[in-house]
Amino acid sequence: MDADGIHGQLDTLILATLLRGEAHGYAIIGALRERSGERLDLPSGTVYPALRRLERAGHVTGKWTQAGGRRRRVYEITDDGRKALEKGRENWLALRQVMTAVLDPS
Amino acid sequence: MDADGIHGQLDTLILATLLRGEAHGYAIIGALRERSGERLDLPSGTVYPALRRLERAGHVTGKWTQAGGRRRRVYEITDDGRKALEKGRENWLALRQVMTAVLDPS
DNA sequence: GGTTACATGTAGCTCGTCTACATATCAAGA
DNA sequence: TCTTGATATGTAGACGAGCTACATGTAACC
Repeated sequence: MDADGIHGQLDTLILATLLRGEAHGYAIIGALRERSGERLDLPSGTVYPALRRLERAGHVTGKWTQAGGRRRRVYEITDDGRKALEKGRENWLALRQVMTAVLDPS
Repeated sequence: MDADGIHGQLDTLILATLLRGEAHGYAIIGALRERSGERLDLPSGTVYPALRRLERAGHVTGKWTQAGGRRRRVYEITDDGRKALEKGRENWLALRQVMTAVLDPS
């Protein structure tokens, strides 16, 4: 699965990833690829702007670090981010119920 | 649930509704509200443009009818629409797998 | 006569996501 | 040594879905 089709769930996916510990953008992409069983491979042009959006919104905080000459921006989820994730999870469950009800013949 | 949160699934929801028989826009809104257990209440400004998009794309065909002085545009799913629905269903299942894998701790 | 349900639609906007590009470091292999 | 690929971050420009608010008109009901 490429990046289309995750409409509206990107923030939730990123926040859920950060719940396991801080990470930089490239690592997040890799973590999502791995956890999804190689199904999800997000382009950088999708993830990095999303991280900046999340930072602007106060859902994550970012700080620059250095790892062997490579600069990394490591992000950490905030309390607001946890709340947003919880809301995102609820929205997801609601969507899931609706989709199941409509798609599955009863 | 209001209309946000159905991101990218609107076409699939509409096509799935039309699979049970032709319907006009207002009836589709009602059918989705009913089948979702009152959870989903889509505004007309979302559904009608979507139906026109689907018609332009060849996924549905529309024809004007008259019902007691009220004009209705009744839509029917096409073969292309059935294929699109099948694809939409597959995309949904893929998204569902990814979301489950990421959200649920294993 | 007024309100609610039925019924369709447009205008203008926001924002998420895409594609394509730009940049730089480091490790491995030819 | 040179080149390629993985690591790492980001911008520019564009598209399109869905939103809100508005506009219009008929039918049924009290």
